[in-house]
Amino acid sequence: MNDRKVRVRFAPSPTGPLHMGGVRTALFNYLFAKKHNGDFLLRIEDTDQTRYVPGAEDYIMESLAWCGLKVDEGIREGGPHGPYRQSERKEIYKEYAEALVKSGNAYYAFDSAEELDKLRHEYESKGENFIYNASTRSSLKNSFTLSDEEVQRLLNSEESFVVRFCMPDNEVVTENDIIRGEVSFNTGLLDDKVLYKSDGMPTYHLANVVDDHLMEITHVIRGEEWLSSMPLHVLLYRALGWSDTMPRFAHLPLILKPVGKGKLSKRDGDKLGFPVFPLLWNDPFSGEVSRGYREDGYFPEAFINMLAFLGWNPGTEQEFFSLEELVENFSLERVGKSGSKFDPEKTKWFNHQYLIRRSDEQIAEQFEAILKSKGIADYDNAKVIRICGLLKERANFVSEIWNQGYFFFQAPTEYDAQVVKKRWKAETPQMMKEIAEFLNSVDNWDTAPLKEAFSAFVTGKGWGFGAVMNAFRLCLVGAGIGPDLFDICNLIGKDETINRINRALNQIRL
RNA sequence: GGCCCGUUCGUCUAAGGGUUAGGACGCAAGAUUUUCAUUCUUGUAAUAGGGGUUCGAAUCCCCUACGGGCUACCA
Repeated sequence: MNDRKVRVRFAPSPTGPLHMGGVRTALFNYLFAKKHNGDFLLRIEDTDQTRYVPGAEDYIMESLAWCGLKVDEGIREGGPHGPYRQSERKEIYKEYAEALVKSGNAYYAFDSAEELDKLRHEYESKGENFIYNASTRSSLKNSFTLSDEEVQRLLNSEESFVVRFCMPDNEVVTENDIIRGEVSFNTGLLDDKVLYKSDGMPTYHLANVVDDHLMEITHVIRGEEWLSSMPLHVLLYRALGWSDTMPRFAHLPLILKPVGKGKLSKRDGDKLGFPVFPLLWNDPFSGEVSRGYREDGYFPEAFINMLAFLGWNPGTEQEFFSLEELVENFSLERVGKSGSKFDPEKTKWFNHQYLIRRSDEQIAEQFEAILKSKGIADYDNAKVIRICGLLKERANFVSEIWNQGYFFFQAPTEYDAQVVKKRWKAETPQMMKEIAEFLNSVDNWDTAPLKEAFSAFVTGKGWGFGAVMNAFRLCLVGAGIGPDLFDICNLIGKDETINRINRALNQIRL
């Protein structure tokens, strides 16, 4: 059993865009698989026809691809254990549902949803819990209480039925979760879960166990919301005679809201202004658009790095990990037990760190698309690369480089009123005029010599540097921001520098 | 309500019986930058509460509180 090849699966249901919590589950599955030279499968759990959302399946696959999580077996990749879409495996589940009935581990039930609902309310009003299990099943409509003939008649009729698991009474099921250790449940408190629905589809529980077995899954790594289903699943493996090859379980802690209580939801993103989905999502029903990390300008590497640290840590002080390094260092033992609040600020910081580590050329490539969107087509590629190098320290995203350096590409059209008030004095226009004349006489426009000549000129005039430089910057930039002024002069060129001074002289009024 | 899981700075976390409880984000201050940002330095701030066990407990046990998940013919 220990020599089995590690095989894990990520098994989302296509009910909408993949939440970042889902991406993290996929990530941990992927990391665990690759760490152990195993396989990472993608299985689509679309057994609930009513919740199917067109496009969600492609969205899931595109998200994993963007994150660099390569799927070994799945609906696109194929593989020896297909199909990998549960709706295409209906016949398989039916077979196992029947086998469970035959072996006495499951039974047919004919109670309608309305009848059950009514019962639940009755119990509730008495302050009690209704549980469909050993305590109640003998008084309900099922193959325990009905005669064989009646059951056969109902099964052959139009009457709908479900298959329920026969939960043993008062037995303690203990299972060793890799993250949580031993967890015990008393089956007397559990209910006879529906395994097979009246629409001919299995429920999650049956489909999941059957597929994990058939696909030779060795480790089930999933969210904590499944922890309470663990005893049912353990019992199903037993009932099906698969205990020997039952996978190990690892239940991941949840990702919580940045502020307030509860798990992270789409609402939080809207409210606090950050994406909760990896990719932009266009809801086919409501037309509503949800932001995505990709479209917001995050690097997948930064997104993944941040996600990995939500619940996992390497135990060292290293905080930047490539996907390969994560694979190398990952272990489920170092995954925490408690939920983690998501921190959008730290996510930005991660992106900043990845941005400054990128080469200027790579950044320039992305930035050029932004330039085009701003209507700037005529630019010198080498200069753009230099500009990106100058500005990347100041930005969290490539897109912010524009706000940090628009003035490299277009002259300011307005002048920051606050800066004007503070830096543009009565004597300033005269100084600027003289500076323009001086600059016109400068031949060597390289940054360093220009700076040197300029300093000599200002010193010779006996002017204060603070007054000159800030006013000069206002002329060139229109505000009190930006990198070294002589870098700006050099990059925009001599003529443009002088033009901008003249322009400011015309436009700035006290 | 019932069952299960959890609880270290505001946040992510380290420390798995003996540390001045460490790091990171954030925030604050100082330095550098004649701008702004960056960068650097420093500071800020935590073992939920109460009982045990022990020479010694953030670490082990119990209780309480709080948080979370599940409690569907949803996953």
